[in-house]
Amino acid sequence: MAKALTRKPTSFDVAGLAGVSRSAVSRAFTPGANISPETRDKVERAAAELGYRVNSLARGLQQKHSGIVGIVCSRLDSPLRSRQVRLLSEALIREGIKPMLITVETPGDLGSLIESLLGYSVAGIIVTDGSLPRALIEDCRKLRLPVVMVNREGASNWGDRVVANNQESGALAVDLLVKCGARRLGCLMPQRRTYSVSGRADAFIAAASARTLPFEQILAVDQSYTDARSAIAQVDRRVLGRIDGLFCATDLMAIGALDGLRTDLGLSVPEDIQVLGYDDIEQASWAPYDLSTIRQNVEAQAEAVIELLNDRLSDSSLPTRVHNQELTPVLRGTTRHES
Amino acid sequence: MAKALTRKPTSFDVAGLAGVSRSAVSRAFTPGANISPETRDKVERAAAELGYRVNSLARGLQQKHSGIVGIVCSRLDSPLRSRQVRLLSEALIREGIKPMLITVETPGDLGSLIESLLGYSVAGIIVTDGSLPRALIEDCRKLRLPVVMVNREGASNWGDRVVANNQESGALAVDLLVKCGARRLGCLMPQRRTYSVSGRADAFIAAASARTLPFEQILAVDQSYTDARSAIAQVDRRVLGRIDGLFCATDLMAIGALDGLRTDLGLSVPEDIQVLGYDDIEQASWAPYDLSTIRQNVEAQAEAVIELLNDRLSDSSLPTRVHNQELTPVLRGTTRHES
DNA sequence: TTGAAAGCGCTAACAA
DNA sequence: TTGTTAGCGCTTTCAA
Repeated sequence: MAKALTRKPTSFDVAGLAGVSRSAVSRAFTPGANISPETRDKVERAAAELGYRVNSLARGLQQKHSGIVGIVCSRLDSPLRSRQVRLLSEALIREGIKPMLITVETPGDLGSLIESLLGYSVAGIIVTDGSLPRALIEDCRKLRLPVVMVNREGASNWGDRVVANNQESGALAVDLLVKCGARRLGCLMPQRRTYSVSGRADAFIAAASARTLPFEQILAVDQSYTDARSAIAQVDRRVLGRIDGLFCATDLMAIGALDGLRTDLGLSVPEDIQVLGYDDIEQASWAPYDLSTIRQNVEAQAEAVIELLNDRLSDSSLPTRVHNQELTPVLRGTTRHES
Repeated sequence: MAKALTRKPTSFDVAGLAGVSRSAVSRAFTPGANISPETRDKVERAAAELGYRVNSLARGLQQKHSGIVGIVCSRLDSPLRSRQVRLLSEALIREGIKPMLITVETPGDLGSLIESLLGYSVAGIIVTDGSLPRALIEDCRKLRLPVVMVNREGASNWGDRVVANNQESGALAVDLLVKCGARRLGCLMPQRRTYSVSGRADAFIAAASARTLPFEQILAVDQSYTDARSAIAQVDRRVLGRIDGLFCATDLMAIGALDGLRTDLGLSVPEDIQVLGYDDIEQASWAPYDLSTIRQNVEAQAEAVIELLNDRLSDSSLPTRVHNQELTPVLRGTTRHES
């Protein structure tokens, strides 16, 4: 039967009811602490009766960190990012860590946000976005705060990272398109640069040049569906005519491009032009798109992030580590692969 | 020039450097506190020099709450939900509140997750999902913890809510389809029930019955694209033949249904059958879909949530309030509206 | 407006 | 294995 208590029960109350010290209560709620089964049992019974739960704020005040990890991201409503954050969040929660979500669109106010994260003694920060200013990352370094970055470069090469190799990605895209018979390549990429998205697009162009294949670059304002679609709709038809294989820096852009090509320009894919995306978001497999793409394994990515984070949490002196993601081609209907 | 300090600076350090008491430091960082501009200035200078920032854990230990609000949600990677969470998160951050993200798929472990939220003395909880067990909500009530629910019912009618009226939604859907010339209605809905999604589908059926219009119900396993698409692909053709206006309980399902109808069954929309969705997610306006739908204004929704939360934070004795969202029909190409 | 002093609820080092 | 003691960093009466 629950005791009627006005205020929230504390370890003191539990200790009293269980007839032990507050330390005993603390130990009962600390995994792997030195405590006898009997004592733990008494404490647990008393705690249950009072409806006691450890105050994480007070606990965090005592320990290295509060058990909170910050997730910094932008464009949470995009298919890829929302999936990444979902998986990261679930993985963290499974580890007993609570994710604090920091969504930012303009890097401007990011500084104060990171600051406030630090005020909560976060155990670390996960950055799933290319746009966190390097200076801030440098700050985290000074504070010895674990940072794991997804698909971005580190500041001064510091910071654990999970990345897809941009060079490889770009080269693979060229390979695939060429294998499917494309000879005159094009690359649709956002004007606003981002480590991974711009990086693989650049690498694509470099790889095309290296093979002395002709290529065209098409710039969209940014990486939304609309940005991509209108970039394609507005591009000079002669430029487009010179392309028979278009690599789009993200699936979302590829989907926008497909709608631009087919609906706005009346072209046929893959007959007139082949299209290759990157990421393999859910929408890539929707019937009207059936998009050929290069898969980014988001599940494995989340696992890798957690592993890097955990390792660093238990040994902060570890050297910086970089986990390379594997790339998987997924050829569907927007390319002409031999079947 | 920053002092070299091994440990993180505390209010004590700042007080020392500024030549004031720790209380003064505290006041300098408390909006609206009684402190002279000169003192505040001294403190701020000293704080800046030391790189001091308030420890939110210690502060939260003292005050009513920690400035954290929990966001409980499932299916974060779905278009609607990710947009909702993005807007909520941004709005909270703007208010100086930090969102703690709790993603759950199975209600099972939700209990302990809410528990752990409480351990952080959260200021409140925002629930954007129908599946939080009522019992847990009831717990929050006992703890006098502010809860704002989005599109779900309260436990024992308690708890602030932002909802779209299900009856209205269902009736509006019938109205729209009928106005567009449909006479034999169908409703695609998930088997797994959810307050808002099942609610408006039920209301649709009720409204159709009330008008003595013939209707068919098509059940999908759940509310994903794939669930919807395969439900449509597998439905008895005679059943489908009896439908000329199909209401899908969410846009995502409508999109799955469209792909099922067109690609898998070879039917024409809107010629053979008209389709109406609900939510107006971004994908609804993508070229191949051009989906007619009923818009849920997610921006307004987020604002309403924040307002309810803020109000309750400043006056916990407020009676339960329910904010009704407005519904906006968005007729596009999957219905035959007179133009 | 300011400072002194008393906690907030917990864990960790130590001694028993 | 257990209890005692001393903080963690802050806010908040209270008195000046």
